[in-house]
Amino acid sequence: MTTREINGYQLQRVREHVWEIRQEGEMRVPARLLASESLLDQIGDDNTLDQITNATQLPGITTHALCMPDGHQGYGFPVGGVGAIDAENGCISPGAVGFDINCGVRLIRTTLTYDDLRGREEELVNALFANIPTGIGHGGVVETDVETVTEVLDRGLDWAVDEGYATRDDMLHCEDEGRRPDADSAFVSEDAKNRGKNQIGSLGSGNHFLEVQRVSEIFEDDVADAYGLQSDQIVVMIHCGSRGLGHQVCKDYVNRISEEHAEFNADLPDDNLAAAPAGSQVAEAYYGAMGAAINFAWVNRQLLTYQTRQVFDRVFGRSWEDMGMELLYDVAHNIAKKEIHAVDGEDRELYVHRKGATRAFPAGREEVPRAYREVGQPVLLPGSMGTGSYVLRGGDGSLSESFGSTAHGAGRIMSRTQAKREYGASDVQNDLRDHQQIYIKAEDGETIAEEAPGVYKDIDDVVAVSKDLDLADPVARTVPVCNIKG
DNA sequence: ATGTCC
Repeated sequence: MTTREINGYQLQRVREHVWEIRQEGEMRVPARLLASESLLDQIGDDNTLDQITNATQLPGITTHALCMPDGHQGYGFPVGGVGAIDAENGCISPGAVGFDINCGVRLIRTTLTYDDLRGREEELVNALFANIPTGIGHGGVVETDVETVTEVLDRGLDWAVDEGYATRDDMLHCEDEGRRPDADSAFVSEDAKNRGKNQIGSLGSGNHFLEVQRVSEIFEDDVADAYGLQSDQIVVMIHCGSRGLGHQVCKDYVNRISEEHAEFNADLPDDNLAAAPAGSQVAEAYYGAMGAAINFAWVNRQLLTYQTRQVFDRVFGRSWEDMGMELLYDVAHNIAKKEIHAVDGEDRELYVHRKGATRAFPAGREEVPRAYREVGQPVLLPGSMGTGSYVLRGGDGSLSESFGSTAHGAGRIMSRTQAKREYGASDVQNDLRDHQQIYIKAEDGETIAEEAPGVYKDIDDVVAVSKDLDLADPVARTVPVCNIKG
């Protein structure tokens, strides 16, 4: 059996692309990394392996804690981490969901081709940037009050439909139809609601972006047909989350859980993993508050979609309906959700925590929207500004390997601080424009340096592992044309 | 990720 030692951990090769840290000491289950040898080489000396090993100590965790091929260190629980925890006798951990609750990605189709857009990139990127709030503290598409935020939290995309920002068809093409049934705004603090009231319809900062892309390659014709994708087509990808509201919800509950369940958490090696025992009041409260923040993020991405449609209307002088700007799909990659999975041949209800991991359900699962149930759910993997992104479809391997999950993107290989030492904003921006005809506009130049293509792993490597294990299989590849960010 | 520190 092949073994590799990384940062003092022995990784045993279970088979191609599956590595295991054996259960020992306080670990309740083994830890698994789904990665190629070259992706393992890129883990470096950060805390990823400590964190995925720590996660195996969460009470009620089943089978193994997992790290996806794009995984890297986070707060407490790694980004790219998946933890499936018994929903009756286990626990739920806000740190294993992440601060940016329902950070996620959506893709909007158009019937435009690259030729329709070429030569007008500058005009389009400027119009998008002028109409879509980016960065921190610049307001949102709508400025509202706490009462409206409360409605958004409880109703998700139902609110957006009633207000004219979404169509019923948008809802049908969103994970959970854009509305979590267990959401309850009563469990969201006034602080969190206040932070959210002027952020509905705002992109935020960091790795969040809105990108106009060109479909550069199709891998599976029949699935691409079902998804309405073809070569040279223009599509729009939006990557953002629940802004300050989700952040505040996470913080509120990490604090409350640490206080109310100090004994339950006493043996956990990291305060950021603090977990609420299943069935406790605070577990139910967090689940309701998290669902509400999830709804907020869906409305957030929907308002950016609304605004994008308006911008395309004006720039191209045609209605968005005429340009076929329909939602292909919207995936959440920072969530926990009650799902039924087979464990040792027995169906069990689990809190599946996905932090920087995407649900990748195959054909047949009832959670997959009707339009895609024959082929599997769309999985959206954003890459870097220079290398492009992937649309995949959920595969059967996700159910046997990773509780219906795959990666969420390329994954960082260096810190933001290191990125700013290595790259200059205007060099990155000019190089992309002059050599790849990619037009970037950002609120803050530092963000461009922090998000330079070189700070990310190769998305092709991540997708290759996902495909090999049949977690999710590539359907189409896209390359950036215009990108706006915080 | 984040009113980039309550």
